[in-house]
Amino acid sequence: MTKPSIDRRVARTRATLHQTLMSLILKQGYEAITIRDICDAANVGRSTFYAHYTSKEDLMRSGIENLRQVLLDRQRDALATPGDRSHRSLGFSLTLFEHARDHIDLHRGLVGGGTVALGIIRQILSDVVRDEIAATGDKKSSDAIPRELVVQYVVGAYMAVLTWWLDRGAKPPPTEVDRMFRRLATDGVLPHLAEGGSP
Amino acid sequence: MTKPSIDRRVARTRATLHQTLMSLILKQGYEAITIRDICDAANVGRSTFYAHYTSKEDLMRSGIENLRQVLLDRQRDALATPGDRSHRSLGFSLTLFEHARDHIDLHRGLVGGGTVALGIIRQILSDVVRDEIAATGDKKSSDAIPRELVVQYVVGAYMAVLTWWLDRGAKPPPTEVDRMFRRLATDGVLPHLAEGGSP
Amino acid sequence: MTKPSIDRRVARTRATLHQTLMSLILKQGYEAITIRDICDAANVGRSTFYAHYTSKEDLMRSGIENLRQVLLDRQRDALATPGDRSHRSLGFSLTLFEHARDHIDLHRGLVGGGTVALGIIRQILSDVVRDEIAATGDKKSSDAIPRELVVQYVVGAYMAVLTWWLDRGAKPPPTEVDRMFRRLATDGVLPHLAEGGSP
Amino acid sequence: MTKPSIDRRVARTRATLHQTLMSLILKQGYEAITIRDICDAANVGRSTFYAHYTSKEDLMRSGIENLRQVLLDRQRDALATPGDRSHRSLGFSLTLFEHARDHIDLHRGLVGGGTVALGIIRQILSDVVRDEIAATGDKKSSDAIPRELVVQYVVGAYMAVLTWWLDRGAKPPPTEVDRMFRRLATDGVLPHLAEGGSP
DNA sequence: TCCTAAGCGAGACGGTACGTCTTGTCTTCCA
DNA sequence: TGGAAGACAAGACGTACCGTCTCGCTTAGGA
Repeated sequence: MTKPSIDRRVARTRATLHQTLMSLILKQGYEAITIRDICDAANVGRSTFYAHYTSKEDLMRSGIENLRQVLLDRQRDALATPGDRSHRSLGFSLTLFEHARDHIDLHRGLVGGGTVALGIIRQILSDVVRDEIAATGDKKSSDAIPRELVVQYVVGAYMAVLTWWLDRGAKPPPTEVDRMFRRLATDGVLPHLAEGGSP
Repeated sequence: MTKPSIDRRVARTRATLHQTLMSLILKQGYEAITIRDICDAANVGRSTFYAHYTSKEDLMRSGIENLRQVLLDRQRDALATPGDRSHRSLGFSLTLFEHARDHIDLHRGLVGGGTVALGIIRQILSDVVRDEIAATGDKKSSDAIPRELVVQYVVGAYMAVLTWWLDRGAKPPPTEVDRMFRRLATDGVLPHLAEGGSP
Repeated sequence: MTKPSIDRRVARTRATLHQTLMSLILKQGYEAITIRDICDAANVGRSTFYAHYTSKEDLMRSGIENLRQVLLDRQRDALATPGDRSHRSLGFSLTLFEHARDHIDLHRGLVGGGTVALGIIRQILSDVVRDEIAATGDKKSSDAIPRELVVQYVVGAYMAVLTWWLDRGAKPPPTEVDRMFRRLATDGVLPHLAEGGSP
Repeated sequence: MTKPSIDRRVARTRATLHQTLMSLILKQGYEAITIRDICDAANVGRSTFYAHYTSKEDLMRSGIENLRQVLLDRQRDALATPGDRSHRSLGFSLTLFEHARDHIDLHRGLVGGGTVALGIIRQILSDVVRDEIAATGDKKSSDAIPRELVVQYVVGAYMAVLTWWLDRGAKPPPTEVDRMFRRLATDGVLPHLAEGGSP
């Protein structure tokens, strides 16, 4: 068989494309990148690109899968650890805030102006949250709120906060913004809408 | 003065373009629409389009401003009516759910695949929520959660729920999905994440 | 009746357009001028332009008719003056060279890059030369060379020399270049092609 | 090397474009042709056109270069052949008249209405004549008539005669009109202006 | 060691949207 | 009522990017 070394070649090409995409995101932001840009920067023929991926989004998606792994790992750890459930909930929040701070330029390239890239992250996050609910809540979500609605609610709120935080320069530290997000998610937003919240 | 009748001509052209855009959204979805499509369908020269708008988004934005008016009116009414504050909160929710149901095809054309159109609605909604907070909360958002973060949280969550609801065919009636959204927003999501919620 | 004053208005508009055209030729050259340019510079509506002329060329042509008059006058004078015929021949040559030098910027604007404007002058010149031949030659051009061919030959040669002269900055004085042109026309070009001319 | 086959593809595309241009000239005349027309007729993408040529004129110019070769070849032959110099002069004349008659539709498409195409031929012809003068005349053009002026004179006269001849249907045979042109060029026009030619 | 199939670069190609430009017509107002 | 203003349809322009394709070169396994 001719596979092994060919696979190695293929893997190398793909890795190059991923790295190039990331570095271009830092420079121009995701939306502004052209497939030609990627190929030129990676010293790769255009036909080669299309031999591996069908589009820029395809490349992006496959490159960002490791983020999903980071989140799932963290979640598994949390579930395996005994302790208060409410402390374990929404576990992805701090993890992702910290990941974003650690790769701040990358994340800002993703949220800047664009929306396609956000969609990819959003989808990963949805999977994670869906898993969490499935793992913790064994009833059919109390009071007949469909589980998926809850998932969308949480992810939508989180993505919005994350985007806002990055756009503002990620000024409050991850732990701080994580605390705020969790507060809103657990206590509800009412106390923050009207000053005279419930006692 | 030469204005009035010219204004009338101009107004007619613009109205035609808006209507054409809307009908095309129903057919193809916002993202798939080309400026050429609009001009052809509206029997308008391409140069005429650019004489009035700088882009498809520009046309969209100017056409959707009346949605802002609907929301602001409803909000003003609510504030002027005496009653329990918590019932007045998040007043846009039901209004927009109903608007979406009434113009279901239009809204589905907007959320389908696309993100630009959503951005426009999101921005309008942000303004509305920001106003609501400014009107009701006179303290600097309790516990130092920046107001803008709350705005983004609420709007992000709402947009996600709205999108999900439309994608699913707007099955539960507006009042129902509105109730669910408000429940999550006011009570927090915790009870719906873990089964062991409040008694 | 309101005619006279209207006529005066019309004449004024036409004069304005002519002057504007000429001044634009100086600035940009004939070819580069747009009908919009003319209207803007003349403070005239586009529809007004089309009410008077059908095209830029139409305006040009009607404005340049006075050049024809200059040439015809000079020719009439020459024919009325007794003297050697060969001195009278090609009488337009010096006249036009001098006219070109006197309105050097205008003429350069006409020949620069373009060909349409040249066509107009060429046609006027053809008429003049045709008249000259008709006046002097009463036989059917000796040896059966069609008169019109001679006309085209002379005008073609002259226009080429004129253009070249203007492109080179009209350096030799009109009398000098006139002398050269007449020499070539009367003696033939052979002595200037091969050094060993006929004995 | 990867060149040969690519060159072959490129050459084929360019040849197609040239042929298409020529056939369109027959149908519509040069000026009326649009780049879109060419691409449509040639089954070629507009971008492909621009990958090879910058404009219609560019395509024309490169396609007409072979005409230059025809003329230069003929000239070289003439210079290499011993014989009377005056018979060799203006050698391009008959060659081009015959070429025009052989490709009558093409040439009429070129001179009809247009001027840009004529400019291209004019330039080629100028080069040829300039070469001829440089080859035969080794003195600084007798009597200080600048060589370039002679070139312009001859080419201008010739182009005018050629255009007139084609517009009239190329009725006299090439040899005949060639004879007339040479007569005017060598003997001068005077005998044909005044009826009583020199005794 | 050579052979053969693949991965690969290079880039030509058809297609299509873009935003700009100019033209000539048509409608409306004003003096 | 005729001239001025300018909105409009039409469509060419040159640019950009896309996704497909056809080439040969390179290269590394199996014969």
